[in-house]
Amino acid sequence: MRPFSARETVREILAKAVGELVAEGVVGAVAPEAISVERAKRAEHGDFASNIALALAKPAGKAPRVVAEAIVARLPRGGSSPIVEASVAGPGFINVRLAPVFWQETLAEILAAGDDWGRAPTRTAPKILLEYLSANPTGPMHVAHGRHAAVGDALARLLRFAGYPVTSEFYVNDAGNQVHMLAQSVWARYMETARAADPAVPTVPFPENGYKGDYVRDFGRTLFARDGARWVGAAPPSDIEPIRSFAIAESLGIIRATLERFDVAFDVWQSERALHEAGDVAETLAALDAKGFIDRHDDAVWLKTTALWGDDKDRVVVKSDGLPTYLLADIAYHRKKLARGFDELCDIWGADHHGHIARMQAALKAFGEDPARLRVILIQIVSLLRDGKPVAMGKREGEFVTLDEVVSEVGRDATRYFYLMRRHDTPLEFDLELAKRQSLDNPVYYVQYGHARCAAIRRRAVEMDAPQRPPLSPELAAELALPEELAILRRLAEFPDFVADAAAAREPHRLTTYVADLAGEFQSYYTQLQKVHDDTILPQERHRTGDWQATWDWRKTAARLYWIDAIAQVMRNALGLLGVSAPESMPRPPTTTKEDDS
RNA sequence: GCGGCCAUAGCUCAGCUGGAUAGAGCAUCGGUCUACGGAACCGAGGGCCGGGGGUUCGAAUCCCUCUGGCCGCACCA
Repeated sequence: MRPFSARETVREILAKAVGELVAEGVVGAVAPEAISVERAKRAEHGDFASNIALALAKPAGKAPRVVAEAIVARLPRGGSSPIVEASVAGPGFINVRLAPVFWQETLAEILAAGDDWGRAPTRTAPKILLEYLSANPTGPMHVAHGRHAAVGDALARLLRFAGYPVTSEFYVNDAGNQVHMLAQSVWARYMETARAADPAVPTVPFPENGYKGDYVRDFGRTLFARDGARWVGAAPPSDIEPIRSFAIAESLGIIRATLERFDVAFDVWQSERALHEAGDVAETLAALDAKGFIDRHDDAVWLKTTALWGDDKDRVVVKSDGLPTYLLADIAYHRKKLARGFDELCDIWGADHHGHIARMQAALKAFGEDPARLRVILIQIVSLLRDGKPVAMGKREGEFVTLDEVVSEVGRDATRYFYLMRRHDTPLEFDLELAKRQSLDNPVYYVQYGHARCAAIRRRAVEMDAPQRPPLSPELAAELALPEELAILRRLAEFPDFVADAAAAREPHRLTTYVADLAGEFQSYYTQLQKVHDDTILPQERHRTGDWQATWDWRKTAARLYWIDAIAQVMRNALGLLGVSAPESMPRPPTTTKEDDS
């Protein structure tokens, strides 16, 4: 069976050649997957390059070029081998060029695979629990949450596509101070509404650090509309529980609606309160205590973090009021996740939580677990730009821009694409003007336009009532002989490698780079075909004279139409992993003429 | 003070886990042009990859150190 990517094909052939040398005792053994194969950066180097000779030479006490020559001598060329050319370059690189036929054959594979082109075979391990977003249920999501949602969801899609078993999970922080404060804020707003209806209702002060957003007023009004004056007599905090539950449910409702609109779905919603109620938190405390990591003084319970991982001071896990801290709950949560049978806990956190990583990993160590099983992806801040200037966001006063507002303004596709354009650990500047611009300097528009253009060409081909397309055969695919056509075929063939690499690195943003490069390469080809090669995919007006239908090269057109189908397919697959749609056509902006400028 | 992240073209950023001559988009300047969707394309200029040291055949990438920026170091989450 043919390996699922070009790179793997080359790796396999190299491994065989190296294996022969190993058997002859020329070099030491090496695992096939340890043989590095990279796509060549320069066309004159061929398609792929390997530094395996450089790696093997030193331990064997041989000159790298000599080892490289020996490997190259064992690489089959021509005939049934996909390799047409192999050479030694520089200090000992092995450059390999594959036959055009090899790339042409991938065309049929891509079209046959369709939506599955790039999908890796399913694996059983590692089982990954991807926990992300986990926004406090205290109000609407803002722009920073949006980046978490976009990255997390794209990563989930990417990992699944790359064959990993993944469960996505939203951890609901429905216990602790934040939701308590929300409940008090809602109650205060509720009292305002109640007083408006009945002046006899007493005035209550709004909590000092309460949630001041307008949505809290809405919650208060909704509560009053539902329950009337029932909670007027309630004096927080003794009887606040029903109000807290109400506020959490309302917040989660808002969050779920936003996520649905943003096309983000979670497999599991895990409640923190449920962990407390099930006794997981208490049990974790007892387990830590049994291992001697717990200290009690000053009315509080302490985790001996100084002893555990050289922290500068011990940390409180149960406050003097008897309530557990988030640290203890989080330890219990992660312990529980491992107990649920996951091999890797992949968490996406805000960069301001980085200090927490070492603590959580050490906590895993306390239970005898490998700390590396917790893999944390830190997301840097997002700043919105309008007219080139940052949009002020004072979270304290509740004046933040919500994710809903951004999506409403620039659309879901642009929002997701922009969030995914940058590596997650670098701060992101989100240019609202650029994101909603319907022109090709907008990266997401440019990429989508590339797909729409493919679709337009197909539509035109149908309208033109060309002869029926012959089935795709190797002979037909051989019509794709231009260097640009082969280069794009190569890029399409590499898509599975990009998917595998991006998934292994947990870096979905690489797909934006890939799809933007592909779109750019296609646009360039499209224009250059006519300018440089004086050729077109479909016959133009000027071609349609005389007996043009008999003389036009319909075979080449047919091959190129299959090829364009494949380009559109790969664009769809890549955009699908990003959660961005691939439109069949783009809205036409108003055309401006030169006369309008004066 | 301790710890983490970052520093690449004028601007915004890639750079595929150590490879060959560091790339793209904007912006600037110049060009193509009866045009399949020109809403396009091509080219040029622009870089001591923050500074210094080290590891090695080879470093933007790994280690040390300095500088500058962001962020953590609660009986908040």
